[in-house]
Formats: sequence, C-alpha cells, structure tokens
Amino acid sequence: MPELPEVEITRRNLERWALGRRVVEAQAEVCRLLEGCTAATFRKRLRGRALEDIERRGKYLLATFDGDVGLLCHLGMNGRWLRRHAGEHAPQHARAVLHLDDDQTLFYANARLLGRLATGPVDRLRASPGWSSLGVDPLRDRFTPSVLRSVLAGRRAPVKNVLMDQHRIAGLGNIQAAEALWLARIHPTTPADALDRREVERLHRGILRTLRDTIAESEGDEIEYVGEGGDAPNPFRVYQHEGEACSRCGDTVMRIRMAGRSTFFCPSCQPEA
DNA sequence: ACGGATGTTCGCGC
DNA sequence: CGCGCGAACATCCG
Repeated sequence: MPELPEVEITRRNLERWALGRRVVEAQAEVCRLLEGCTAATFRKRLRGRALEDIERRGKYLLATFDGDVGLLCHLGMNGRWLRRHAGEHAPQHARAVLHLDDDQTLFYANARLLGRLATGPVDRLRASPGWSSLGVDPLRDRFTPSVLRSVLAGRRAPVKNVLMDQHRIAGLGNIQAAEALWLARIHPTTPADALDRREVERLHRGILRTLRDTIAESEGDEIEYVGEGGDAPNPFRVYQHEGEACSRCGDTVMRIRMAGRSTFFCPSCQPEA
C-alpha cells in the first residue's frame, strides 16, 4: 500500500520495534530488489550492527546503523516491513530478514518485486539516484504555498501528473494525488501552470490534509487489525468511488485514465477549466 | 478468466 | 530537454 502515509507508518513501526536494537543475523533473497550487493554482502554489512536512525523521504526509507552502514529501502507497490516474534512463521514473499537481539525478527515482504533494497555507506546511499533526486517532501521539508507554486511553475502537464512526479514533490502517488485534488476542487487534467494563487493555496492545504488524515487513519487501523479483520471500507474521499455520489455535492464520481492510471474526480466539485 | 492494482524506469514518438 | 504513452516487472484479488 505504500505512498507517503504508509511509508511514514512503516518508518514509525521500525523505529518503535528496532531503534537501538542490534541485528544478530541478516539474510536477503537474491532477486532484483537487491541492488548493488549480493546476499553475502547484505549479511556481512548488517550483521552485528545497531540501528541508530530511520528516516523517510518521499516513499524511501533510509536506516542508519553504527559503523556507517545504511539500508535504503523502497516498498514499491506491495512491499511491507513486518515484525514476528520468535517461533512465528515468516510472512509470504519475505525477501529479507533481520533477526534482532531481543528475539524479534523483521521481515521485508514484497510479492511483486517492485521496490529496492540497497546497503552500503550512508553517504553513498544518499547520493544514489533514487534518494538524491527526490523533490520536496511535504511533511519533512519546508513546504509552503510558494514552494508548491515553484513545483508547478512552467509545467504544461496535467497537475495530477506533476503531483506524482517524485523529482518535483516526493511522496504523492495515485491515491494521494487524487485525494488532494478533490479536496482542492481542482480537475486533475488542469495544466499545472494554469493554477491561480488561490487554487495553489487550496492544493497546498489539500496535500497536507490528505497526507495527515491518511496517516492518522492508518494508525487507527493498526490497533483494529490486532483483533479481527473484516473488510475495512474504502477510507478515501474519491479514490475508487467511481459511480458513487460525491460526499460533498452528490454528483457522480467519474473515472478517467491518465498516464495509464485510474484517475477519480467529481465533475461538479472539480470542473474542467 | 480477465482486468486492474498504492511504483519506477525505460524506450519510443513527437 | 520535455512530455505522454505503453510496456515491463510478478503476484494477488474480485
């Protein structure tokens, strides 16, 4: 499920589970997620290291261990970090494992192998293309309406596509972009540089609101998940609500295709320019 | 069975 | 250089 909110939840989980803990054993499956290191170097670099910091930028996670060892991680479309206690079985599609010094085990599971796992000196990981080319992170960096205006400036492309361009603004994906645009009452195909000041301000608020609300929502889920899981209802405002009534105006939510992705919007609340 | 899925990267045509 | 598009990746779910 990973866009910025889920990656942030993952970061908090890892921090809570493992900050200050030592990795007593590490393994990784040889697959295309593993970048620039073999299963042997993965193990050698991480074994014996204590986790000192876990940070997020956009949809990337960077864990720092003592001895200047880093683990850079992208969850792709399906990736997750899960915790298991001693004796519990590994999750499906576990691709990497960190055994901690308190008998907990952390699993990186990823069914589709979309994503990335890289180890190495922290500075080298920070300089790698994925991390170093990220745009402004709305929850981490200084993110004001004027910063957003400069992100959108000079872009004729549809505003939704620009919002999903990780090199410009990092962390929004197909869901969060749709949600932010609905909150801001802006049609997704509007050329980015056609937004006026008021619209940019609404979009700025919409981005922060959907990210914060989704994070809060996911935290609530975690608690409920411990018990039993029925199917949670769609927590989003327009995403995947095609054919249903817009919760704001009652008109029918539409779906169009943009750059190969389903794009949901309300034709009344988000009129085409 | 078929189509679509929360991501990124690459090649192609313009 | 930049943009839109489609494909590719491998699996799951409805």
